[in-house]
Amino acid sequence: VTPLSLDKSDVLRQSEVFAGLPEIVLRNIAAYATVRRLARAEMLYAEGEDAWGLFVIASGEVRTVRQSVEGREQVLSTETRGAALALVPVFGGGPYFSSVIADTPSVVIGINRTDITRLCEKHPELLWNVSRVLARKVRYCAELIESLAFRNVDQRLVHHLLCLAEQHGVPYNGRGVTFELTSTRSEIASRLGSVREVVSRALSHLHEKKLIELRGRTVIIPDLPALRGFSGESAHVTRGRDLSHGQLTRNAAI
Amino acid sequence: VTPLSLDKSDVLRQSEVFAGLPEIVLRNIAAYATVRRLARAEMLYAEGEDAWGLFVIASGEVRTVRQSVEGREQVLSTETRGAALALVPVFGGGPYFSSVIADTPSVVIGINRTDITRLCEKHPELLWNVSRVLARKVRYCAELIESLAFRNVDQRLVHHLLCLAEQHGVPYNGRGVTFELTSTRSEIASRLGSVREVVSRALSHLHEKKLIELRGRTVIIPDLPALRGFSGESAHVTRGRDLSHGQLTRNAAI
DNA sequence: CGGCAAATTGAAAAGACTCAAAGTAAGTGG
DNA sequence: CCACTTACTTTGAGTCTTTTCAATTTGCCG
Repeated sequence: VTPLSLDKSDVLRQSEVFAGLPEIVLRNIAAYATVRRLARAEMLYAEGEDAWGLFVIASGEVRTVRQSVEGREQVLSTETRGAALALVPVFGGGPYFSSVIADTPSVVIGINRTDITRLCEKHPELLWNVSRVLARKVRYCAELIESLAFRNVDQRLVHHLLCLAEQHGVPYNGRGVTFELTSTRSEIASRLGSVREVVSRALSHLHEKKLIELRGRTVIIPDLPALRGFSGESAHVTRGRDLSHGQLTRNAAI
Repeated sequence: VTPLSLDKSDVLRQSEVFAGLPEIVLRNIAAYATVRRLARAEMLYAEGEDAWGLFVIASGEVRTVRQSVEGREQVLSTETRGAALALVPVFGGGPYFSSVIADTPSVVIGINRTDITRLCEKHPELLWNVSRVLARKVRYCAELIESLAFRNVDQRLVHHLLCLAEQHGVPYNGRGVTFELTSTRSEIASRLGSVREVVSRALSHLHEKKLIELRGRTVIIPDLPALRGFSGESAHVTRGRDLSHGQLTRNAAI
């Protein structure tokens, strides 16, 4: 899976932040970029450490997480080939704001903080990419916040299953989908902001309601639209409805 | 409160994204920037609408929110003079990702999407600011996520009170602080991802535990360190501790 | 087969949400 | 100045969700 030889400039060319830079520049960056190989469950960096620079994933899959004092873990995102890590401390200042742990054996290439700064000064198109990527991260975070604030675990689980179906699913019987569930209940739980037992029960609920079928590691969603209906997804709220604190804004929204 | 005359370039000069641009450029932007006055509870834009451009707050206070289908509201942030709104859709694409509602009568100045693009091309230092601001938003969001995932309402309330104390508090009896609570229970609740009754009870709990004192709208925190102790704040977790799903990463973290 | 991590299930308790009722506070108009 | 309205707050009771702990059970791998 992990290639032994690695074309660094190739990785950069296909990455979300370095895409679009001239070939010579890519090669140049590649020349002083460092390579780090991570075993499964190895940590690239930890929340609170001083930020050395940023990383681009060459291969594998990593998760960015925050952990509570009691030892619970909340997954913020899962990143794969081409993704950039640690943009936040590099461009916003401060230490790393999350920890990064490899979900599979992974290879990342690292670029020093000062090198990045120099590069951006020389190539403003890089900053466009950075802004775009950061903006999307904000949007993604906002969705996670909404999810945690408004939806119960069952609904969050459905949302997660639907995401997996979209990424790895293959059609099944017309309106259905099927895919492999590679993660454990605990791993799912930390994505949903819950604990393994609750996820286990939630899967049972969905099974009882005939919304999913479980055969070992494979999940079958017999009726995709039906499952979507259950997730409580925000079909966009129309403007002007009174949705605020008590009577406060009655008649006041445009 | 809201000045009738408004020096737009003055606002821009002191804003988080336009700060540092040459005076002539600021004046130039100001020339084609539009002005919009908002009454309390008026909406600047709604989640899901097409993004027209970005806004800079000249005066007043607004909140950015997401709302659920059932009508609950989750506040993502509160922004004041100098803050930029709608960076996410402008730089990341897509529609507005949150709604913006005025908490007090406010004035915002708006800059068209295409104008922004042109400006950034001409003045890359603008993109540095944008990246910095977006990066900080991500960090802030991550903190909110952690809060929602790990802490109960009482702890989130304490966190919020501590933030208010930091912003508006005046010293009280040595280790204490006092400040005015301007928002209603409902407003606080939507910041915490809860409902008014629960906030009301949470305040009572804190009062019973002698951690706070309420006199009308003024809050007294007699012992700041004691309250801090209650909030379950993440004193940074040290690297290498086993905090993950069951036994999965035992011995594997660096 | 044994050993072990993962998953399930039950039962109890804590936390959060909802609804309903009653209390408080500030502002308005007589 | 008082009664009245209106918005906001508090409190109680019932219910649902989520967490926690403990006890099994499942499934995998050597």
